Amino acid sequence: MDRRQQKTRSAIFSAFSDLLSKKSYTKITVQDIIDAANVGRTTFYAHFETKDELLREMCTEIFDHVIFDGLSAESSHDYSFSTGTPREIIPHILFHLRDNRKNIVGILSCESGELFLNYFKKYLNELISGWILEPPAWQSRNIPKDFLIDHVSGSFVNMVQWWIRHNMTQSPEELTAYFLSVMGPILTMDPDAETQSIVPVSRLKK
Amino acid sequence: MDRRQQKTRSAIFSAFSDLLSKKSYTKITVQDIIDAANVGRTTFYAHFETKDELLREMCTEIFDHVIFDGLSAESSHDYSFSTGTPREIIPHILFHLRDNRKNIVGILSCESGELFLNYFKKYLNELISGWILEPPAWQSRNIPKDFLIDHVSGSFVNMVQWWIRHNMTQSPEELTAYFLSVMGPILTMDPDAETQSIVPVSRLKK
DNA sequence: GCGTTACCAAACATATTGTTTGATAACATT
DNA sequence: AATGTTATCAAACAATATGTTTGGTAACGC
Repeated sequence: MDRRQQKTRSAIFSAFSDLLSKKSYTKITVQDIIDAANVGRTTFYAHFETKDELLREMCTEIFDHVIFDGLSAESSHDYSFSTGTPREIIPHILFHLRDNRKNIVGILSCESGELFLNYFKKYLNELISGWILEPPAWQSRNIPKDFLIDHVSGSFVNMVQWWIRHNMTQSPEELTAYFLSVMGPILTMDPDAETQSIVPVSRLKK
Repeated sequence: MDRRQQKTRSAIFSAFSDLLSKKSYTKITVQDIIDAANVGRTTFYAHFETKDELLREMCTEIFDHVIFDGLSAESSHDYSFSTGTPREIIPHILFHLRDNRKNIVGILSCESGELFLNYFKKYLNELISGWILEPPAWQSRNIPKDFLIDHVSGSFVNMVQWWIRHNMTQSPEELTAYFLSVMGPILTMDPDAETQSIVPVSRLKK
C-alpha cells in the first residue's frame, strides 16, 4: 500500500481517536476530523464514505490487529480460538485492552463507546460460543443457547466498561476472577472447573 | 398545562418514536421530526433545545410514567422498591415493557437504543442494589459490590435487548427464569432460593 | 526517469441548524 | 362573552456541515 495512504489513514484514525476523547461521536463533524488530521477534504472522502464507516473501520482495525492478533500469535498458530480456556484467554484479552488503552479509552469512555462496544460484542460472540457448556446441563433447562452466548458476551463488554470507569485499576487476573465468578457454571470448558467458578479469592489476595 | 403544549409535545414524541423505528438516531434530523409531527419549526425549538434533549426527556417520561409508575401503583404505596422480590418485580417490569412495546421498541431496536439503555441502566441500579446478596456470601469473595450491581443491571438491559431482537416472543415469566438462572447465586433475596439459583452444580454434572 | 496515483485547495450545490419576525388562533380567567 | 396571555405558525435568516467536482502538484512504485 502506498505510504501516503497509510500516513493519511493513520492521521485520520489518530485525529478521530483524539476527538472522541473530547467530544461525543454525534457532535464530531467531518470538518473537525479533517482539521485535526490536517488532510484535505477530498482526501478524507477518498478514504471513507462517511463518518460512520470511519468508526466501523477503526473498530475493526483495533480488534483485528490489536486484540486478536496478539492472541493467535502467542498461543499458537491456530487462528481460531478453539485452543485455550476462558481462564487463559480472558486475562489475555484484558491485557491487550489495557496495553492499548490509549487507543481504546477515548472511544469507549464517551457516548459513542456504545457503538464501539457493539462491534466488540460481535467479535466476542464467535469466541464465546465455544465456551458455553453444551446440552446436558444448560440446554436441558430450556435456556436458548444464543441467550447464553449473548449474556456472556454482553457481560464481558459490560465488565470492560466498568473497568474503564475505574481507570483499569484492577489487574486482568483479578477481573477474570470476578468474571468467572459471576458467570458461575455457565462457562465450564475450563479443565479445573471447580476452582474456576468460585473462590480463588483466597489465592488472589496473597 | 396548556392543551396546545400537550398536543404538540405528544405529537413530537410520537413522531420521534416512529422515526426511530425506521432510521437511526444519528440520521434523523430535526426537520424530519418537525415534518412528521406536523409542527412549526419555532414550536419544536420552544419545546426542546436540541434533539438530544428530546431523547433524554422521552426516556425519562417512559421510565417514570410507564414502567415504574405501574410498579409502585400496584404493589404498594411505597414508592421505593424495597418491597417485593426479584422474582416478583422482574416479570412485572417485563410486562410493562411489553405493553409499551410500541413506544419502546422503536427506540431500542436501532443504534440509538444504546443511549436509551444507558438511561434504563441508571434507573435499574437503584432498584437492583437492594437485590445483591450482602457480605457473607459474595462480599467475602472480594468482588466489589458496585461490580455486582453493574453486572446485574447490565445483564438485565442486555436481556431486554435480546428479547426485543426476538420480537418479545418469550413470556415475561420465561424470561425471568432465564435471568434468575444466569444470575445464579448473586441474587438471593428470593425466599425460595433453591429453585431460583441455578442449580446445584452437582446436578449439572450428572 | 516515467507513468501512476494520492493529495490538496478552492469552489460548489444542497441540507441542516437554530434564531428572529410578525401575524393568527387557541387558551384560561373573570 | 370579553380580555389579556400564550402557543402556534410560516417565512426568512445566517451559520455551518455535507459531499462532489475541478485542476494542479508532488510523492510514489517500478
